[in-house]
Amino acid sequence: MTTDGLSRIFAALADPTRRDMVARLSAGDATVNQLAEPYQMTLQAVYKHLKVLEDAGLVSRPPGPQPRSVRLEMEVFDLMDKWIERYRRQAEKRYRRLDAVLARMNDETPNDIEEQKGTTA
Amino acid sequence: MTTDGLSRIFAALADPTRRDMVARLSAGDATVNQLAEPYQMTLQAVYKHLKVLEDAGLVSRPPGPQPRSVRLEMEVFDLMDKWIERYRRQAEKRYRRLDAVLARMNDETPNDIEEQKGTTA
DNA sequence: GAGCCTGTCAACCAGAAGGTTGAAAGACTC
DNA sequence: GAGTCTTTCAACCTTCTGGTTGACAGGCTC
Repeated sequence: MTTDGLSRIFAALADPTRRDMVARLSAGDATVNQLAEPYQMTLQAVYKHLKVLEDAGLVSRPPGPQPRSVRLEMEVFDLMDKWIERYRRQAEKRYRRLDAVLARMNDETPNDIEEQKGTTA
Repeated sequence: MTTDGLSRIFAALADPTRRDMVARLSAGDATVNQLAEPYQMTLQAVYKHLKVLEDAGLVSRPPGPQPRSVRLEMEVFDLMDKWIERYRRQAEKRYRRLDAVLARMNDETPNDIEEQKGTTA
């Protein structure tokens, strides 16, 4: 089950059509018909994609007159960013530490290998 | 078809198990058995997940002695980051422009509204 | 109110995804 | 070289997904 937020977000963006919708919505709100226009698929299919994006929080549909608009929501990008940055930073830190260890190993005699104990999980 | 890179990446990260693997690998390389240990699933299933991550470029399996290690690859994070930032920035720019228009429209209000741009987290 | 466009819902279908079991090939240890 | 551990392949099952068609409700305009 893709019940948690990030799963829904990543799953929503895994589809090229939906990524394209996001890309186009970043340039401005659009009606469903405008959104659907470039794609070779039924309007119902577009609605389904829209629902996926909406459930993921990537898009909202503010109430209004009949040709309702679709709007990109940006908070979700922050969520993704936080997730990515967290692990990227952690991995980078780890690599820097490893580099330091390797540099020290090169400098000194090769039998200081026990220093690895801190870097290998 | 999830043939392009970003689709594969997002699809790979849409699964909580795989995100958890990425999270744990960011702390250090691991063998498949170590990776599999916390999960209630067969080793074959873990290999399948690993293959998805590998095909997405999120993970590599450098050659070596038999309990081969799994390593997190970070270039992919840059790709995602670029995608996210691109549309986020575009949408932000658009909102700022919209704010400016709105501010001009009700010209009664002074342009204190511009201060809002610093408060958007 | 009739008609038309917009927006939804439900049923269905084909294919992909996540998981299982079973078998088998490689690599390491003794 | 026998035995064990690691890795992979193939078949199968079930659920999810992306798409279709068809029907139908909500609003707008005449």
